Amino acid sequence: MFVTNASVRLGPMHNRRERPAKPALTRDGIVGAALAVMRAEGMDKVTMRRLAKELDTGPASLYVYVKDTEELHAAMLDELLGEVDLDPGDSSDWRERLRQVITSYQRVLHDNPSLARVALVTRLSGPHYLAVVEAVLGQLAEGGMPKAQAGWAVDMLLLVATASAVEHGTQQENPSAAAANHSQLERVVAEAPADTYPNIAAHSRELMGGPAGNRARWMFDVLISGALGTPIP
Amino acid sequence: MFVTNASVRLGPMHNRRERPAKPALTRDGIVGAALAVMRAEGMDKVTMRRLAKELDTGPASLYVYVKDTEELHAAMLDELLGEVDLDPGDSSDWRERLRQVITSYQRVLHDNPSLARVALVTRLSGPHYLAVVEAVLGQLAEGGMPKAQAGWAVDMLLLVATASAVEHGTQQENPSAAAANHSQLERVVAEAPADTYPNIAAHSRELMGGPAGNRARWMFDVLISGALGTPIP
DNA sequence: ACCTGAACACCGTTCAAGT
DNA sequence: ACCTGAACACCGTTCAAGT
Repeated sequence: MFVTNASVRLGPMHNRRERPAKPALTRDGIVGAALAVMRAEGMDKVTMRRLAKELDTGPASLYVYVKDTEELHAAMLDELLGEVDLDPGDSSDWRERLRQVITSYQRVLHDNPSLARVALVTRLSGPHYLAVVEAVLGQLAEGGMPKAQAGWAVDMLLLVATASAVEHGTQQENPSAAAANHSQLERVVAEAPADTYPNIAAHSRELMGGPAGNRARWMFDVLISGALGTPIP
Repeated sequence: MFVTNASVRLGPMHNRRERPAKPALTRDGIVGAALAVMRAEGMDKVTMRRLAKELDTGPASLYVYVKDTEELHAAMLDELLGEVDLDPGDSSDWRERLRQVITSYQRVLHDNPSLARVALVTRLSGPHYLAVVEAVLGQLAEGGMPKAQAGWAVDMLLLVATASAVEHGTQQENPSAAAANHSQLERVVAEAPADTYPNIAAHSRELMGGPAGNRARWMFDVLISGALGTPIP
């Protein structure tokens, strides 16, 4: 009765003293751990089992907070999109302001190519993605693009930006394989037998990319001026 | 010495009589089996192990003919692209002829959405893909598009066509999940709090797609007229 | 109600050892 | 030289049983 019991004084935490406190499992905690693993070791190490180990639990527990792997990937991507700089800057040209936003979006994906692939394949609806859409629509509206065009143009703009990020990103992610792939395509295009593929042969120089900045700028301009100039059927 | 030996008369095939003859393993045979499994049971059953079983061998044997799973997927897709109708038809308008080709490309991918995803993520260089590029370049050249623009435009055209195929295809592939996804995005967009996402709220009707045909046509026109009107920097 | 151990049903890829 | 059995090192997801 008068026994001084350390564990009573310390309360329910007494047996957490030795091990680093195991943080309570939350959806955000899981997504955070997933991003950490991705940055440290690449997307292919981001698995339910590995994450469970990281969070000191069993894989089944994660399913209380995320529906499946696809949903986890989408959540990771949305989290990352929080880094996009949506401040359009103070250029007096709305195209320039819009380009600023798109470029920031592109940079974030470019630095995380394996997540960029998620954006290509999954339909997103997280708050940060919506914020990007909101910002793009805002600039299009300021530029006076009719709503019907703007609604479809935002899709194309983000699609093209995402695809370029994937394309370039994959290269730096796995430089040797990409180099091999690239020179393979390069070889194929360069050696395209002029009798089978005359047009490819005639365009071989133009097909091989050119400065990435120029190309991105050109694509952006194509979409904007095309969308402005093409009425809805 | 005078023994009549059936197996000698039948030659090396004598012991193949009972089981259906196991065809020699070839790259084409593997790709063909992969497409058959995909059509019958979906892309996620197309695995090295399953294919090996199908071909009556061990998984290791497949690696003699394909480098890895990604290469197999690319080979399947290229095979499929052989179905694209590259005959541009006889319209007097080159845009119409080009649209014909793009539409056929789109239809083939649309019917095979899980392979369409491959086109979005992998750099292709198979003969049938090159034939598509060749046909598109041919029409752009007939339309008088300068080579520099055409080289970049073909990328955008195929990218946008591929992405739409993925988007629509995924819906019909897994109708219930897609319906859930769709109404989720629909709900998010429709309920987008007008104070947080005023532009999304203002564009909600326009963002929700509209008739697929109209949209595809509009996107095509945007790209063509945008590319024609935007000189290379 | 919330959480999880253990199991189910698989994977891709490599390589030593066979023919 | 060509082929492959067997192993290595993993997966996602479910569900009965615990607390």
